[in-house]
Amino acid sequence: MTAEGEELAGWARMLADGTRATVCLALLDGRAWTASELARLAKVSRPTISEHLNQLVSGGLLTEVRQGRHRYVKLAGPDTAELLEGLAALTPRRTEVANSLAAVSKRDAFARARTCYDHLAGKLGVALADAMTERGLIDWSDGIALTAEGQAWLEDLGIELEVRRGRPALRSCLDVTERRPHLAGAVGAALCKHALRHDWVTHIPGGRALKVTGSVQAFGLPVRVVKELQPGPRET
Amino acid sequence: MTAEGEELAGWARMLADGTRATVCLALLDGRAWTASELARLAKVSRPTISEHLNQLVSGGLLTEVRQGRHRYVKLAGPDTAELLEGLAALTPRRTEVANSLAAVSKRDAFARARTCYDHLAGKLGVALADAMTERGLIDWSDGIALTAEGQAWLEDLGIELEVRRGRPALRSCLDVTERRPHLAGAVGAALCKHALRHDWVTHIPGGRALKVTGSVQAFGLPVRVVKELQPGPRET
DNA sequence: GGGACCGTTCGGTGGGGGCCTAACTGTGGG
DNA sequence: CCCACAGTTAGGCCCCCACCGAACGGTCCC
Repeated sequence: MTAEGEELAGWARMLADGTRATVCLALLDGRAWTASELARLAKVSRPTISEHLNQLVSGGLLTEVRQGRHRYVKLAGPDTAELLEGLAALTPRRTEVANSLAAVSKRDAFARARTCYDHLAGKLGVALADAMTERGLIDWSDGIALTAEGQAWLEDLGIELEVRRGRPALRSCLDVTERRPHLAGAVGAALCKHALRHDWVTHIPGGRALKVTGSVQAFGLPVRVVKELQPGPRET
Repeated sequence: MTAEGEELAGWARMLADGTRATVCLALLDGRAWTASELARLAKVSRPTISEHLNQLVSGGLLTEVRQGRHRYVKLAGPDTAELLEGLAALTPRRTEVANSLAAVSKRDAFARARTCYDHLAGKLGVALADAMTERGLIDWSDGIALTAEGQAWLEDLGIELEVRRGRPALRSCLDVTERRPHLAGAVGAALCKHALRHDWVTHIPGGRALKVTGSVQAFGLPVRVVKELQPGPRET
């Protein structure tokens, strides 16, 4: 066999296992998944999925983000996703992959809004990051940073940053339920503290979940989003 | 693992072996290769390549044409070729695959023109099929057939078909050196007989190779092609 | 700090698959 | 008709690798 052949075979080998292929197809939704979720989906043990993820990551098909005790993996880039789509297109039927975790906790208060350490998470946290990005308060071009407008906006809200040694002012944090980044760091903490102090959000006893009031719109969120964040009349 | 994952893995598994990958890359040139050639290229035994080709053909990635004691395989279609290109593009360097057989016999009389059973083959045979196709004498839309113009052309040349029971009038035959179809069947045989009778081509003793004269242009071949078919002054 | 949970490492097991040699079938050329 | 050659079948070898259970760090929540 030739060297090129061996190289091509190396790529193919990553997808040549049913478990790894299942993982990649699940990741086609563009979100980041944890190792345990993938193990459950693929119906294998955690040690097994761990090895598979090692292969896929070191092979360059997947990238990972380690966060606390979690290991999030997602497709390395749009090109690999495209390639995967092309291969998947060869299979006749293609059913939508079941996103078990999201489906289960979708209407849960936990998924709507909660604290993540000292900052806001859930749909609320992600929506806040989105809104600030849209309004030019955050610059993602090189890592993540506040723009001059962003700093002015914080001052307008009366928010002061707690400067602590070694802690970055603004950090992005992958949201557990939304799988998209929300805001952490000193800014994230200050925003959360601010919202709690003014009762824009309140802790729901027995967990990290938050109850959201209409006042959070003061963060500049779209009206539609704020409505979705508030529980219906029957819910707590 | 899921059913879709298993399906995707099935496709990937075909390419997950260095030998099979090498075969597929070689076949990217669009030509048909024999099993032995591929075995030589991939540096494995003939039994081994036979099994690999079974897998690739039954998997739908390759199609085969059995012809006498030869087994020609080529990529199933342009879509699979495209997919393969996409995968191959992931590998950094891609060297041109060495087409050993063609390189060796390229300037050989055998490759230029010869008989194949009772019809013309080699560059001559393929060029003849091409020329007839270009002039609307052959219709490839459903199998292969002579058009009305084609039948008239044969009559003009003074060619009569030997009608034999069970033999199709016109058949395409995969050329050994060119890997593209030339003409067989009653028409192919008649054309060959005609060319030999009028000394447009003559047998080179000791083989099936033919010497080509300028008269073959009467078949309607392009001038450039006829020139290439004739050996240089030093050659036999 | 205690308990729960996520993930990893280690050792062992079983199955699958790629490869070969030897022997056989079938085709084609002279 | 006989030899040469393309390809296949059969049998066996061996390595790779997917998988699991058990045990072990790390992290987070209360």
